[in-house]
Amino acid sequence: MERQILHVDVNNAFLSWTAVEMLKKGENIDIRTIPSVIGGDESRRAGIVLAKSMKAKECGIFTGETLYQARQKCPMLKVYPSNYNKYKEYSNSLYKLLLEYTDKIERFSIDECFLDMTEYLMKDTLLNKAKEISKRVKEELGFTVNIGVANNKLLAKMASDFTKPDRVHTLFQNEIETKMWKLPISDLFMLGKKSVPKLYNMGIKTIGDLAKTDKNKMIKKFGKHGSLMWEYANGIDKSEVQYKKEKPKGIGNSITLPRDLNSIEELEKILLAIAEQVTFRLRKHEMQANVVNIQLRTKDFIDWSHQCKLSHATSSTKEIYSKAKELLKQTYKKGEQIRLIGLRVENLIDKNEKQISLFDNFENNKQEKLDEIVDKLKMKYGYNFITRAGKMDIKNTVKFKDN
DNA sequence: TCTGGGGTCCTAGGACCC
DNA sequence: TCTGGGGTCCTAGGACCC
Repeated sequence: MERQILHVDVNNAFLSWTAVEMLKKGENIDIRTIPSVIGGDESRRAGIVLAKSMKAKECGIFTGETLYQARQKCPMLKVYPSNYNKYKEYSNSLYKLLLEYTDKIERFSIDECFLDMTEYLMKDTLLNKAKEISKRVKEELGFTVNIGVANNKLLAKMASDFTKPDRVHTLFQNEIETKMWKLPISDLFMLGKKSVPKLYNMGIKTIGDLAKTDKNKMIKKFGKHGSLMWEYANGIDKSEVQYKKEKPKGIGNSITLPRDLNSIEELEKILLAIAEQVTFRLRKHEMQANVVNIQLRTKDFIDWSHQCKLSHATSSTKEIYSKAKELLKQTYKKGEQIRLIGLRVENLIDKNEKQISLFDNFENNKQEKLDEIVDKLKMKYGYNFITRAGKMDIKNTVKFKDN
């Protein structure tokens, strides 16, 4: 049976949501109508464009570029800070509305959802539902979405990316050639800035060119990714809408430091703060980690990562921090200027899947209890309510958002 | 005051085993 | 000894997404 898939994509999500919030608070100007962006915090060296208005886009501003560059392109540009917790609320309000149509919803990111609408078999019914959703979101929630209508996720996603904003587009099998093949290959999902030049060198410039290339040639040159690219160009995608909540495969936090650090003692303090955050999230998922991974970025933007397997799965702040500290000690070269430091845990298992081992001793149980008490206080009084002594003196350096 | 932060998946190479 | 080769685990790093 043919599947009926919608892809719902919020137009300029962070900027639209900020605009709606500002209007709600009595602001007269709708920042969606002027050259404006949502930007990271420049004082903390995170000054990049996170979202842009249509007017800002017309100036040539793109997501990810520095605010400095953006201002060069448009001197009258307005920059607003982001508020991730607010965005989560707006994302949830959208999700709630979509649930009225189907519970087979995959939240692909904070501002994108796939809906499996196979129960609406008639093409006309499906299209009407998409239009209805679009209208309701606009009227009831105050922001606009693009909706892609197709028979698989890839085509629905490609369709929602056609002309914006506030549009519903279809991309059915018989429309692939006319609507998708003329597009440049850079528009194809999963084709990033490394692959595009390589394809150009092969004389492949449009999605149609790619679709008509010999599949085996693509596999020979790009391996698995080559096969995927070729299938996507031909509109082939068998993946299902993942509406059941999936457990995370890894959990990590990283931070660009307010200034480059070159002392291992200072880095360790930051690492402890991050370890607390990461393990707190890990325990909230009721999971434990088997692998600890640290990331470093030097002032010259050279990235390093080092990981190691633990002797047993754990969610203990103390154990994970201690392993992370070891990794840092092993890999940090004295005097090196560090711009970013991060910690990830991977190879996660459910807490109750854990095998009882020799390491499950008294000391670990004590740590578990301590973590549990700290978590409860954090959940009750806010994440920053309780901190470890070692973190105190960096509290003003590293500020974490509530989690 | 130039370059975020959170993810997933894949690959390549070394170690080790049979 | 004329040093093959498959399988698995582990780590580092890269590509891509939003």
